[in-house]
Amino acid sequence: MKLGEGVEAAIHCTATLASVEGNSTMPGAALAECFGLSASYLLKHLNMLTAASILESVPGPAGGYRLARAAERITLLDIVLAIEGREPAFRCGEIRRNGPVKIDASAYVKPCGINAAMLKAERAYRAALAELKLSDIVADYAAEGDPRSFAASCAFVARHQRPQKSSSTPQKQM
Amino acid sequence: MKLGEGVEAAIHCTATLASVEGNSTMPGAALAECFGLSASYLLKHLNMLTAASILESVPGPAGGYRLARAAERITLLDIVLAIEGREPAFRCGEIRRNGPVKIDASAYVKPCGINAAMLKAERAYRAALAELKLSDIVADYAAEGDPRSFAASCAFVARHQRPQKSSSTPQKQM
DNA sequence: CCTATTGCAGATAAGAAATATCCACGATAA
DNA sequence: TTATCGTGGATATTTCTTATCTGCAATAGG
Repeated sequence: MKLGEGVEAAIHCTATLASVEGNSTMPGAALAECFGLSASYLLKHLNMLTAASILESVPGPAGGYRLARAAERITLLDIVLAIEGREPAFRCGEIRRNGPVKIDASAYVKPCGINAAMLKAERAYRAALAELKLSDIVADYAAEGDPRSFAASCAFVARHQRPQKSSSTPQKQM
Repeated sequence: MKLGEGVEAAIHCTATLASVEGNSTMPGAALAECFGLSASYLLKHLNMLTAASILESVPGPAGGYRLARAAERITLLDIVLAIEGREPAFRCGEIRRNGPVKIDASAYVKPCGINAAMLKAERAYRAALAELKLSDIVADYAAEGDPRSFAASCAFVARHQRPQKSSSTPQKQM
């Protein structure tokens, strides 16, 4: 079982975007530079976050990305599902049917007990992820992270965020 | 996030081995046939289960595999870790350090908060898997599964299990 | 002994998926 | 008009999983 590296990038980027002010945006290239990532590849992940309505994108110069809603209403589960897809990690191949003795399909109407058990555990995983809000991640970083790296992050955001002229969406609450 | 197909095979095989009697064994080829799997590949997974002390193997003719301990003391977590490895699904690449501004390494002695959060969720997943005992899987199958497929499984096991002459290990309790 | 069956380890290759790069396009602020 | 930025598609490159094959050690049965 492995989570793609894109998940780590996505969480760090959304956490960074959580500290841009108002409806300002931050270009994808700046986010890539912030974490030493490949810009062209990171855009793919940012795109998935946009498609999942976690981020909003603004085209054109002075464009970029911003959170689509308050960090309090974004969970790590939202991000993981946006990047890794909504399918469960355990996919039942119904191999119980592939034995040498062929049995009528009506014997397999009940779902496989092994599948049910694995999905039950996965629900616990997702429930735990859903408890973790992006705002808590950011708050912990501000409170318990090293002051030097925190200051550097704030400076980086301040340097790259770009205010927007006007917005139909109301100001996001910090 | 995806679990390899080997996990499904491993759980089905251990569940099947849970119903062999006494210290009898069942050959890997029979298990492969039971689920229509590639025998040469399944052996790899059975091997991992043996290395993890979930199964015991007996070489030679009349040899095969059996559970290394009672099904009550085997959890789905044991099996998943044996097949997928013990590393967490989320691997922190410490990309927070890769920014343009280089900061002293002493700023990163505290573990990454994102990593900590993801690992916390994963602990919940593993805890849930650890609650699921192989004996419960088998009991559910016997109680709620379709009688036809259950009978077919029992017949298959009875046909392929092979009693052992003598064993230094005491009889496993059913 | 001898043979047949079985598990084990290693090499290897085919296939799928994640990772990474590039380019043409539409939108837009200056 | 121009330069900047996000979007989407095409395409490598790498990595991991899946799968197969071979030779070897162990051992039950004749």
